Amino acid sequence: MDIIEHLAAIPLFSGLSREDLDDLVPVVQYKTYQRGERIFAEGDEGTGFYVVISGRVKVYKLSFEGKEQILHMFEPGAPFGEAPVFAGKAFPANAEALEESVLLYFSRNAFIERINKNPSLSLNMLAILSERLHTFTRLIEDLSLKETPGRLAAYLLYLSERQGALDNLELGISKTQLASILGTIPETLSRIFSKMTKQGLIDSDGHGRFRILNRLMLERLAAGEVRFSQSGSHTEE
Amino acid sequence: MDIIEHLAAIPLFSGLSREDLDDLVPVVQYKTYQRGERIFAEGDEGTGFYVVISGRVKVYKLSFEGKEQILHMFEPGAPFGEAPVFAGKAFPANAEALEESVLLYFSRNAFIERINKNPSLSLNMLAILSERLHTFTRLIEDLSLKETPGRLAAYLLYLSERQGALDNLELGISKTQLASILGTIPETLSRIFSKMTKQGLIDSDGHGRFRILNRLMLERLAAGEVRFSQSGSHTEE
DNA sequence: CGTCGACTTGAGTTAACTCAAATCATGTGG
DNA sequence: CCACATGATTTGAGTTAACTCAAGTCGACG
Repeated sequence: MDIIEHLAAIPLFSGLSREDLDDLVPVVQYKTYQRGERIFAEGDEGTGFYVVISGRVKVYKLSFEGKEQILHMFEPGAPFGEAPVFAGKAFPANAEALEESVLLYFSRNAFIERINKNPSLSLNMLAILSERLHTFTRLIEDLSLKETPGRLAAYLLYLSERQGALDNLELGISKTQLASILGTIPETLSRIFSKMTKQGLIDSDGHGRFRILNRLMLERLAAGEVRFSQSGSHTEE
Repeated sequence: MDIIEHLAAIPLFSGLSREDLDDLVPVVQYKTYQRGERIFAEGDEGTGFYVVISGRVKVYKLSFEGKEQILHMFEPGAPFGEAPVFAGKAFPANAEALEESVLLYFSRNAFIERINKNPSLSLNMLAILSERLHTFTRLIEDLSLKETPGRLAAYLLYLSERQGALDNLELGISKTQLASILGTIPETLSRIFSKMTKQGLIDSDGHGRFRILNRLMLERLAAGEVRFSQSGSHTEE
């Protein structure tokens, strides 16, 4: 696939003319990472940012004891690592390829130069950063104000909406990774999954596929209206 | 104070020429809010954003049961509520004046027009949003990966750094508000304060003034290297 | 002097954690 | 095709940080 086609497919560059895109070509470079390979580490200087062309990338924090909190998962088309470019700081988190991934790298200076010339590009970037702030707001709300079952419920509903169905949904990631997204640990997540199944909220094949059986109750859980221990159809063994 | 002087004092507009500032005058308007008054609510349409001229503003989320998580506290010069302007969404949180506050309001359309004409303005805004993402990253890390004593330690160190001293530091806000910033409740915060005092980490007069006595240990707490129960000089009664 | 809000302290509960072990799925080498 | 190593997931048992609820105490203000 041609580099111009790649650029044209990136939402960040939507609305740019063919010439604008041509203008970007000389400043970008491809980089390939293997599954599990580190892309940047917390504290590294942010001299540029990346866009996912193929594969998948996670951005995450680690605690002193090694617990992981995933901040973002990025799929093709999504830029990441931009914030340090504009704030002039180091990367505040780590990034790692979850599978073999091809990325486009944009160096800071070249990109800022393009922004100076192209208001549409800066508005696109402003929209992306704003969207990301919104995502973070939700994550903070979840971590601070909801219990883990509520977070899982919200996540399952989000998947359901994104995949446009209630049946035959797929997690798309391992449960260990999901635990790290939700700010918990695999054991806790596993217990909640089985409890939700037992109470008839969902039906899971245990291999990343699931169905939503009681959407209303999931929504109530996600909203914090009900708690898990109280909720549900008293299917107690 | 003149409106131009106000505009010139706002970091968001640093680097703008006198003419650029003049150009902004007709599109802004002053708004005054009393202590405790709501500025916007979660879900309101984001038709513009605000800049604090005087006073103080908190942006926060509420749980279903009424627990509050403060996302930001804004002081004079800081813009807030910008994200929905660029993402075209509703406000994801609530904003309230903590004391009588004067704000400048910028309507969305007028501001976007100015951005189109002024790359320096958009770079300033990109820097501010990036900085805010960085703040959120830290908050998420704290909520997910640190215990409450670690968060308090980090906050006290942050205040110490900002005020450039170890002695005669001031909290600047009520402990109830601080609890809401740290993602906990006043009772828990109170217990941690007294434990830190008992262990000789800090010395607090209980009225918003404190001293840091053992900076190293606070730093270790903040980094998650040590836990509270283990740490400290076994001053057990 | 009494009221109100902010803060503290005590007692009990609980959601989520740690640690340990069993199970299962997958892939490798023989 | 089997035996085993590896990693993901589940389940059990026990611990704990932080919560809720309740009862003060304290200080500012009218």
